[in-house]
Amino acid sequence: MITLKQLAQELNVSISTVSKALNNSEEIGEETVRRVKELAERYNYSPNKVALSLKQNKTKTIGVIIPDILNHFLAKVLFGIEREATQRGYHIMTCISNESLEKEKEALKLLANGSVDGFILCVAEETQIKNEIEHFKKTINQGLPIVMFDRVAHDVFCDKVIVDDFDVTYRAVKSLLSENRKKIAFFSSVDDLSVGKLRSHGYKKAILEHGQQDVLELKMKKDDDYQQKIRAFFEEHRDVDGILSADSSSGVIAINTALHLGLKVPEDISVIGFTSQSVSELSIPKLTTIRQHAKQIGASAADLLIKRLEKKHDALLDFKTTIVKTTLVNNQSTLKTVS
Amino acid sequence: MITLKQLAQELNVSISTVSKALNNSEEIGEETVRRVKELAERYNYSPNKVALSLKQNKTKTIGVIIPDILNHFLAKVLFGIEREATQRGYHIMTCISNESLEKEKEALKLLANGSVDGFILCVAEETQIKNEIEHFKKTINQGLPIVMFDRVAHDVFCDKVIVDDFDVTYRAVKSLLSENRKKIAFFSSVDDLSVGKLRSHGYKKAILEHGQQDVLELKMKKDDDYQQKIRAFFEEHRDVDGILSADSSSGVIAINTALHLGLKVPEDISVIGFTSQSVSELSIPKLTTIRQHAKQIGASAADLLIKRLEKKHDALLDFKTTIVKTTLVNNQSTLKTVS
DNA sequence: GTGAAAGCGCTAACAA
DNA sequence: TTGTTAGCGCTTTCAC
Repeated sequence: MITLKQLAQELNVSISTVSKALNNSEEIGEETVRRVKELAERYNYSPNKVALSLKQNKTKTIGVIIPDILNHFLAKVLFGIEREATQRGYHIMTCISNESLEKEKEALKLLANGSVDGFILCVAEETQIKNEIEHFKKTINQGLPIVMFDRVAHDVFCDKVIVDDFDVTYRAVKSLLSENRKKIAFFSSVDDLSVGKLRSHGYKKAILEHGQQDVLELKMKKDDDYQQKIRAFFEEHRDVDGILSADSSSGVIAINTALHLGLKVPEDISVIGFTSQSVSELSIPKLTTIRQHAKQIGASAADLLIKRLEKKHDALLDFKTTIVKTTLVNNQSTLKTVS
Repeated sequence: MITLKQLAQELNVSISTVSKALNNSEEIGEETVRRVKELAERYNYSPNKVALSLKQNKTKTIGVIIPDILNHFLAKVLFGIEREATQRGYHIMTCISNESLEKEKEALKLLANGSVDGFILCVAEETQIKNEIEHFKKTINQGLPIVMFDRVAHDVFCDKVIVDDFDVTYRAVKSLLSENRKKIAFFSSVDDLSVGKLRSHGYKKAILEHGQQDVLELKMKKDDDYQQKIRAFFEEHRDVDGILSADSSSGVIAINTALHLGLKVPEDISVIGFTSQSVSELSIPKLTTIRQHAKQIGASAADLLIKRLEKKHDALLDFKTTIVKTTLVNNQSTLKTVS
């Protein structure tokens, strides 16, 4: 890497002259500016980012901590964060917590030493189960703002971007009820997460309000064989005619299993799931889905963080919670257009 | 963030004394070391990463440029990179090229200014089509090593990590032939990529060697409606009894479509695909798959890069190409155990 | 219009 | 054993 010093030497001027010339300072003579710029161009000079960071005490880098990058929803959020950040001149440093509290703490500590200006994160499963929040508070106290998305810690004061999980699940189940479904089950492998709980509550509320059936939940663990669990469930509950799947894959598996058992979808049974377009197209009929607009969640989170980072020092912004509205996409695994 | 200077002031010693004490230098008195460490502990001191980077002229950060983070394979490689890097004390800065040459160039330039010590990347689709390599060479000439994985530019001298795409496809098709399949088709939506071409060649070689049928390829574009294309294909070629799917989703869709059309899988038709476990479980029967060990690809790439970054200055390492062996996983969409 | 010098936080060679 | 100093690459204030 070429430095200002080298350019200065070669041009027989001082370092500060070169610096000013490159930064279009008024002070420097036209001719000098021309010479400097020409040489800089030739050597492909670009100011050393690390030196700039040290000098200006900010890195223009955002630390992103996500629990699981193989989760399509989280990957999509990351995509949204990256795009927004890049557009606004920021880089992202990504750490994966693997749903572990320990790794989450470590990532926070490892990056909170000048490497990044702030964090965007989705709380790890273990952290939510143990309800730990000290590490977040400590980081914020160090002067590093945090934006949480999707799974958030309510007792931490920071910006948040969430989805209307409770509400949309409630509406989706209502929609199934209005198809005259009599026995609607709830499938979930995310019951330990804040969002999983919200979805479960939304389901229960709709069912209980309606008052014609009991709640019927199939809860699975990450390592379970979903096909087998779902099949067993269907065999035990032969009269189920509606499914609300709270995770990203059990909806598609539910359709395939139902078909396999000789049911017609959606004539005999309706299925709605939380998933992405690509996965929703892996069954025939395609899964009717609740779209979470993951990219937009990422973009909003990045926007909130960058706004806070670039705020004028006097104006302390209030913490904001942005709710990104979901959309019900009507594919073919339900009878009527949900909305 | 607390600095050495502040600690020094509070302890009434010099900055270098504090520095040395914290770095366990022999020079400093026991008592002083104790006092320094205690205060550092209390203030939660951690050396400023940016200052260290500037001083030591290395950032312990790896730039990762991937074409598409929503591609499950690539996400998994990224996961492998992140894990290996973290374990060895490196951070990763992730940029997404979106399959665009322009964005790839920009990412390279944006990070090659001291932000990272080297790159791990998967060549963008557009770059492969246009066969551009100057930006890679330039980066390497600037002293920043590159490791390429999966899709590589052959004419760039650097470390590479690839999969035996040609070979494994050849063997997979052979395996279908040994099931006595008479008309085996090749489905691909990755035909513009180097890996897609290798897979296609592997298929063709096996078919042509066998000599009993013509090659039969269904090529799709990213934005196509795969279900529709595949269904049309089946309707046109009613006698197809084997499918080799070269991308991550058409295999599952092929199974579902075949079932939908009344075929039995695998009795009437066998299907093998390149995909991940989670996707392979989205059909009944589950898709027989070629596992690419994406995590290991990522780990190998990180290992190669870090080795190069940390090599002693005298020993210039030769460029290595690591081939990560695929595995054929026998699920239920083929008749016999493939191997 | 140009240059010298300080300083961001740190390490390390050298001095005391 | 401890402190002084220089220097990593840059910007910026202040002198000339």
